Amino acid sequence: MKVTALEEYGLRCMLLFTEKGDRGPLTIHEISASEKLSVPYAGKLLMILKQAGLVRAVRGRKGGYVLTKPPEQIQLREIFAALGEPFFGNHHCRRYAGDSEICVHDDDCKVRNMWSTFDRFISGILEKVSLADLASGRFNYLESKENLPRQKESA
Amino acid sequence: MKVTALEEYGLRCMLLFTEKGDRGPLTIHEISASEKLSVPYAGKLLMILKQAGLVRAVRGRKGGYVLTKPPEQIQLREIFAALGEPFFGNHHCRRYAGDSEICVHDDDCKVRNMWSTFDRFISGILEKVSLADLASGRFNYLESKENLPRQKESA
DNA sequence: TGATTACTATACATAAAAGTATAGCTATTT
DNA sequence: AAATAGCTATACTTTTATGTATAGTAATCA
Repeated sequence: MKVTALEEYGLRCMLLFTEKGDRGPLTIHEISASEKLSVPYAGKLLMILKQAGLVRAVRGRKGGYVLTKPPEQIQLREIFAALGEPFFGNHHCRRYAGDSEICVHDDDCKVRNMWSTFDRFISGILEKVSLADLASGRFNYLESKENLPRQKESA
Repeated sequence: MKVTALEEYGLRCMLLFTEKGDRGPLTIHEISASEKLSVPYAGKLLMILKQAGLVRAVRGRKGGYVLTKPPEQIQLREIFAALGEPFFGNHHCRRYAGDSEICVHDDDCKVRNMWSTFDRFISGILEKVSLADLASGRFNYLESKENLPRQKESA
């Protein structure tokens, strides 16, 4: 299980906009400096976010990037969708089918059940949390002990 | 967020042993055929599992691989540890520090809080579920609706 | 004791992700 | 209208993950 670089850095860039407030567009140079990313790489990230419709580019001398909607209306889900495949996507079983076309576990896959459980948990959160929530530290789900997973003990 | 091939196929190989029962060791050829993996690749996977102490190799004509302990005593956690880095490991913040040595968000990172939440959920399950549990389909956590994430609605 | 079956170890090849480079386009400002 | 600041698009390089190849070692069995 791995977090991709696009997800990590892309999400951070989105968070930058919430800190900026309404003081005009953020330039790639500012983003690059704030996040300690190279200028070309920051450019690549913003390009991806732009193509997903999450940010809008303002060209010309006073240009930069701005969010296309207020952070309260941007779900983390949208951001992750722009930045890569979901944890347990539709193509999972085809991708990990080994040398055959159809995975041998197609009918009853124990492993798939597990991934699916993880994915439901994560997707459930990503759908309910907005960029504004994340920025303001309101992401406190599971901090309290009673929300930790309750699994039947193994025999 | 991605599942690695090692994790996916390695876990499946481990599951094979629970189906086999006590009918002697599983050969690489059998594993390769069952999982539709190439023989060399199955060999590589079993080598990794062996070096982690999860399986033992029996050489010679009636050889193959066997589990080193009964599936009830093998936590999924151990298997994943053998197969790769955890979702949100100790090196996360150093790896995604961009061009600087220490991540600029070192003191207060909203994104880290999120990964950490996901990781606690997943780790919590992997620690409590055994290979036998997974094999027998007892992995039913979160199937019922009341266990789905309850996140405060965003303002 | 030699043939066979199976694991072992290392090196190699391929594919995908990550990150860089650069030549070009657009709007503002003077 | 020229200069400047900034975005755009594509191609390239590097690194990491994935998967393959092969020459060898060990144990069984006739």
